[in-house]
Amino acid sequence: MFFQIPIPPDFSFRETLSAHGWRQLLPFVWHEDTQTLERTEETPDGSVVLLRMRDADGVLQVDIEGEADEAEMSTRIRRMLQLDLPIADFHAYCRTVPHLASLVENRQGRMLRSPTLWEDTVKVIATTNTTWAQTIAMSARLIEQFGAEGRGFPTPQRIASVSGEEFAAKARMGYRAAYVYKIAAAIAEGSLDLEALQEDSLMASELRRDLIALPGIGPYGAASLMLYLGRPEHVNSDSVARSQLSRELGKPVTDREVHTFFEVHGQWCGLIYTFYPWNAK
DNA sequence: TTCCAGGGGTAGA
DNA sequence: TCTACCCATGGA
Repeated sequence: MFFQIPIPPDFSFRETLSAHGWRQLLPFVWHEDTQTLERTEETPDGSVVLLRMRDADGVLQVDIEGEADEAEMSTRIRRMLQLDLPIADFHAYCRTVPHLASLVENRQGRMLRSPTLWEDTVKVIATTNTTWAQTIAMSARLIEQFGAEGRGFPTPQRIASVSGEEFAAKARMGYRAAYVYKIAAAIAEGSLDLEALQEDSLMASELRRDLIALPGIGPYGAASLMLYLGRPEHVNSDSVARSQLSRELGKPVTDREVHTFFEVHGQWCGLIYTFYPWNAK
């Protein structure tokens, strides 16, 4: 099946995918040679389809291998690429700051996401206190061991259907396995509606509170997830942020100093950090 | 062996 | 609010 999705003029496919490492995590596969993003998706009936997306002169060309509902897949793709994110205000702000004009020119401000907050949450947990290589490996194992046909990202229900011990042994996520399992079990039993946290009616402070309440999600994780949810008011300060700012200032910096450096950008802190033009001044 | 990586939970001050 | 300590895993 082929179809096209119109893209906003302030959207850049390449910049959205380059914003962070998500495209390197299965079930995403990025093909540099053809500039195509692949993604395996589980359909409501439990089968899997392969999505291929590329920017074809201002429209998103989508190719789906397998039987799928176009409207459903289109909705998932819009979430993945943040096509509905209103970033005009962000760009307007960047225009007022001389060294941030390049963000507007480059059409930066969107970040690749998963189709569900659940998947983004698991992957954020998989980035904490570990190497990026291990994050890649953890994502791959989750899919191989618990995904639909070993190719889709596992549903919380699938993870909750095995024991915590079995999940930990197969996922090999270290102590993070218990966090992921707890979240999966809570969703599966209905005591946690994670996807509901995406609703715009939720105050940012409430969202942050609810995210930090999740096991395995602390200040860094909550800031990261809020960034993906279009609430970029916190810097997802991690070792990468600290080392970059450390180079900038020529001295070691604390978490607090990273926040202080970016807090002048107010509600846009997280995005400014993500796309900060370190080498262009 | 020891250290530690895109932090978080907990206890104690 | 801040610090110290521990945490499974696997590569260096």
